[in-house]
This record gives sequence, structure tokens and C-alpha cells, in this order.
Amino acid sequence: MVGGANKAATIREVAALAGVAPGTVSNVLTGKKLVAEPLRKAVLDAIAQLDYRPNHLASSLRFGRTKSIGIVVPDMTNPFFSGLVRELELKAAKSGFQILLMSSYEEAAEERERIRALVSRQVDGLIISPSRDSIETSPHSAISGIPTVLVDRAFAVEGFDTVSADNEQATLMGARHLIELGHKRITFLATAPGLANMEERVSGYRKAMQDAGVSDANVVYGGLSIESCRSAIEQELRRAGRPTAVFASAYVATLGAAKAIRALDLAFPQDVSLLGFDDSDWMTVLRPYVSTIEQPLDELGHACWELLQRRMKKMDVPPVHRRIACTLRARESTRRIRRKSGPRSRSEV
Amino acid sequence: MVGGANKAATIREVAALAGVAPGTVSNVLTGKKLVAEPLRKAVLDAIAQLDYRPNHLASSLRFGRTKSIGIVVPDMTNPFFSGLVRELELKAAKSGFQILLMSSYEEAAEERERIRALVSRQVDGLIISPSRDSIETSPHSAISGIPTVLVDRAFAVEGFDTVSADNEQATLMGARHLIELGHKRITFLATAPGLANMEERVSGYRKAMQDAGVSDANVVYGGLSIESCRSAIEQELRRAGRPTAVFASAYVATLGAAKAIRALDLAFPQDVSLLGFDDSDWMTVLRPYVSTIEQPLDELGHACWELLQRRMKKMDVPPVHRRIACTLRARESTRRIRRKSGPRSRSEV
DNA sequence: ATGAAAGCGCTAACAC
DNA sequence: GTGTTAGCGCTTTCAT
Repeated sequence: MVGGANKAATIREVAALAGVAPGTVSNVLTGKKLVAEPLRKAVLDAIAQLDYRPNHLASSLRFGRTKSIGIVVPDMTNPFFSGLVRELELKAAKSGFQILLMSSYEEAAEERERIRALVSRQVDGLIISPSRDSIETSPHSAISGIPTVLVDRAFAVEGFDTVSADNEQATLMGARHLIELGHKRITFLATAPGLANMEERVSGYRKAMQDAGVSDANVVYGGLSIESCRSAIEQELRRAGRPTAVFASAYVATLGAAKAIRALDLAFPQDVSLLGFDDSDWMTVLRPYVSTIEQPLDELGHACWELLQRRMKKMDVPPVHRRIACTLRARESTRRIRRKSGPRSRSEV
Repeated sequence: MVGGANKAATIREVAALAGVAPGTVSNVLTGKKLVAEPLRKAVLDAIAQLDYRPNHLASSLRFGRTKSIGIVVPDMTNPFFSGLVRELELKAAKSGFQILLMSSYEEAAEERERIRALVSRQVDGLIISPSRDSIETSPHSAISGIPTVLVDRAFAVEGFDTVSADNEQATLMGARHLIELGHKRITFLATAPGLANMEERVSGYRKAMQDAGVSDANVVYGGLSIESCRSAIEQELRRAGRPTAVFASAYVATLGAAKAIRALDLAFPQDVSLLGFDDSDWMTVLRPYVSTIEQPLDELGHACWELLQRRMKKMDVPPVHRRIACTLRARESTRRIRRKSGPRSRSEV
């Protein structure tokens, strides 16, 4: 707004106008102490007249709590994270909390910086989806005694409450789906090594392959961007005995894989089946609908909030690690393998 | 983190340990006044030893500026908004500002509530994408003298700096693209009436139709969700003389239109061309690639930040309204009309 | 039930 | 250059 920068009214001015003490105004506002009706009304009138808005900063400083929580995610542009943040914001708003949102852009240094800033601002709690989760780069040292829950990644880090999908179960289920459709040459497109959630997803895939007696599990690491995933899986699809199915391990990998398939003038599911990870609105819009493993964002968000509330109430309870089950959305991009398609260089024929 | 809730150190404790005055510690920290090297070192040591983190709250209260800016968007799950927020956060981080992010969920009441909360927290500035922009529901009264820029919508509201796409030019260009491809029965799928940006988009479309001598411009309002857009345009596509092209006016409309087309077992671009609004990563992944009008998020974000900086420096400058040009991404979902397709009930044959 | 006063942690004046 | 002091706006004893 332009102009009109009339200094914000303070509680003393309200008190003066209403002819009471500042403390009384405070009592009216917080409702912690009863105030006689006539005075109450006078105070309320004065507030309205001066357009008084309490200074939350001052209140926080005095009271020791800011009613705000910090959230750090690698990339809010990723539907998984934007969806998660939305759930968290919904929960927060309901309890009168506010969200300070920061992005780490997958950089451990950025992340530490962001966390420090959040701590500096006295957030009452922290919800972090760490960029890396080795112990030395973990946020351990930056977070000093602030209630924190780690989400999605880094649940391996000790001493924190964590919430994450049941990754191993999810990819086990996904790989089984592919295997049931007759696929044997299934390439798993992972993102970056060293992320706990990713290692679990790889492990679920391997287990399913092993259970099915398929010895040549094939994992390729495509990195954290769509383009790097595309180029990694493209090489794979160029090979003579190319996979009949690609199992993408995350949102960027799903997009990268779809892009690679198209770039080679192949089609899914005709030439290769594609199973994605993370659901998104467009996956049920453009054909073929993309089969995917869905992480339930609402449950994830709910668990985060619950755990954070719990720790904000009582700091010295043992950390809990909550797992959320994923759902297989079998749609059109995965289909039963057909013998006729592509060259056969293996014994399976 | 669990346990270890040792009270945060204060500046006085640091001062005591370093054997200096609190003011000196402050001088070391802010760098506004020179401090002799030996003392400086003592202070730095004490800070490290106590793991001292400045209380930004106290600093803000004293200094009068919080170095934080509030952002209110209708829905951070929409790629347009998440992308915009990302740009803004990038800018903010570079200048040491932090983002308080709130969602209004298209509710004017929620929005007012959120803005009040932000003001209460003494944000230094506000960037708002209003849910409705009629004057009475505008945030006018909630924002008291805080530097504010309105983005995307509501640039009609007087007295605010605004940043928005050049909507009319964008849809003019889009509709022309369709017309050049031979389309005459082009339905414009708007979202909600009463949003200034939407009215401009409608107007650009109408102008293009008129310029081309096509009298029956057809605008349908589909609301703000994918589903409501889908059902609105679906009716349209069921008609006998159904449109040969749909021009969607926003992200949700694009998705809704694509969904409707598929639901009726039609295909784009064969049966009907589809021109979307707002770009998204998947649009160049799944075939056919979706033709769209792209709003340059970086420029939008840049302009917002620039205008906000300017107003934070000097409150009493006249408001400016910045327009950002959009780009037509002609891809595969729009194609030259072919005579043979569908029933012909009009004179154009 | 209400008023007075202290103080949350920090910084900007002002002394020295 | 460094120490001292006051006070940002609020809440919360402690008197009354």
C-alpha cells in the first residue's frame, strides 16, 4: 500500500485511550484473566479505534514462544514437497502456527545456513527433509535443542523423530507388480546414492527381484534432476538387451524416464513399461496414465505434525520413527510383457 | 533433536566470558563499529565456546526490522505459484531475507486472516497474489502501511505496486496462433469471473476473434479446480458443433481440458487442438507435448522483488504497475485444422 | 479486579 | 574503542 504509514499503535496507547493500564489491555487480549465488562468494552473500542494490532515479536520475546515452525525442503517445486508443505501448512494454520519455508536446493551448506537462520528466529519447531544424511553433514550441530522432525529422508540419523514412507515395502510392491506382468529385465532408476530413502527403495527392488529368482537386478543412479535422470536411463535403453520395464524411484526419475523413452522414439507401455514414484495431477490426465507408487502426503504431513506437537510438549521422550505405507496405482504405463516386442538376446525366450 | 535443551546463551553471557561489554559483542557481530583485534578474537572465541546464536527476535524488536517478508498465494501446489515462490525465495535469500509463506486457498476470509498474522509478525514487506480483487474484499484494510506488491491477480486495485503477466497480449497471441492454424470454433476455458487477470485473458481472446472476423467467441467459466474445469468444458465438447480448439486460461484449466478431451474418447490434436496456459515440466515429457502460453516466472519474481525493495526504501513513491510479456510455446497439441474431422454443422465448410 | 514495574535479548546513543 | 544505559512492545508478577 502506498503512503499512510502512520506508526502502528502500541498497547500503551490503547491503554491510555481506554483509560486503563497496559496490563489490563493485555488481559483482555489474551483472555487469561477476567476483566470487568465496562473496562473490557472500553479497551475493545480503543483497539478498534486505533486499529491496534499486537506486535507478535514483542509478545514472543516475552513469552518465549513464537508459534512458528520452520520447514526446510530441497525443492518446493517438486510436487511431492509442495504437496507435503501444503499439508503441513494446513495443520499449522489450524493450531495457530505459522510456517517459515526455506529451500536447500540439495546443498548441505545451504541447508545448514537455512537452519541456522530458522533457529535464530526462534522457531518453536523444525521439520526438515535433509539434502544429505551422512552424519557429518546432518543438521545435528545446527539444531540446538529445538524440537525437530526429519521427514522423507535421513531417518537413519539417530536422535531425531522421523517420518517417512515405507520405502522398501513400496518398491518391493512395485517391482512385484512388474514381475507379475512378466517383466524380468527391470531397470531401477535411482537418484543419488547415499540418501537413506533411496537406499531403501533400491533394497526393496533388489529383494523383489531376488524373491522372483531374477539374478540380474540392474540399478542405475541418475542424480537429482530430470535431465540427469533422462540421460542415465537413455544409455540403458540404447543397449541391445534393453530393459522391458523401467522402475523410476522418485518424481524427477519418473519424468526423466518418460522423457528418455520418448527421445528414443519408443513408447510406453508398448515398448517398455514405466512405473513411477510419487503421484501428480497430470499422471491421470495425459495418456497413457502413468502407473506409480503414491506416497500419501496427508498421512505423512499428519505424522510430522503429530510427532512435532508431541516433542514440543515434552522434549525428553525417546525418538520415534514413523513409517507410512505407500499405495500402488497401477494404471496404463505398465502392462503385461508381449513376446514379440524388441530383440531377444537372453535365455528367457 | 532429543534432549540437550540447554538454555540458549545470551549476548550478556558471551560478553561476560569474553570479559567485555554486551555492546562490544554486538559490534563484533554486526560489524557496524570497529573492535580491536584482541577483543574481537576473545568475543569470537566466547561465541564459539557457548555456541551462541543471536536472538533475531530481540534484534528485530530493537531495530524495527525483521528482515522477513510475507507471501500469500492461493495454492502453493499449483506449479505457477510454487515456481514463483521459488524465485522469490531465491531473491530473498540473496538479500538475507526470509519468507513467511501462507496459502489463502482462494478464500478471501482466509486471506485476510493470513495477512493479519503476517502483519502481526512485523514482516518488512508483503507479496500477495489475492484470491479475489473486488475492492471490498481486497487486502487494503488489513495491510497498514506495509510495503506491498500484488502479483498475478488484482492489479486493478488502486494504490498498490503490481506485477503481472501481460495477459491480454498473451491470449491475443495464443488465439491468433489457433486462428492461423485454421481454427474458428475456439472455446476459451476461463476459470472464475471477477479476477482481473482472467478478465484480461478473456478480453485478449475476444479481441483476436474479433480481429479475425469470427463473431462467435465462446467463453466458458470452469471455476478454480481441475474437476470443475473438466466438467464445464466437457459439456462444450459434447455439443454437436463442438469447438475445434480449446484455449485453456490457466494451469487448472489446461489440466481440466485435457482430462475432458480424454474422457470423451477424443484425442488432441487430432480431434481438437489444445492450447494451455502456464508451463510445467511434464508438458514436454508426455506426448503430445502441450502447446502453451508460458509466464516467465523468473521475470515475474524479479519484478516483484525489485518493486518491493524500492518501496521498502521509500514508502511514498507513486505505485507502478509492471507487465511481463509471455511466450507462446507452440508444441504438438495445437495443429492445423483438417476438414475431414468431425461433423460440420456450420457455414464454414 | 486493576495498576505499577520489571524484564525478555538486543542495539543505538551517549559517555568515558 | 569500549563501557554504560535506556528502551523496542509486550506479559507477568506483585501490590493494592
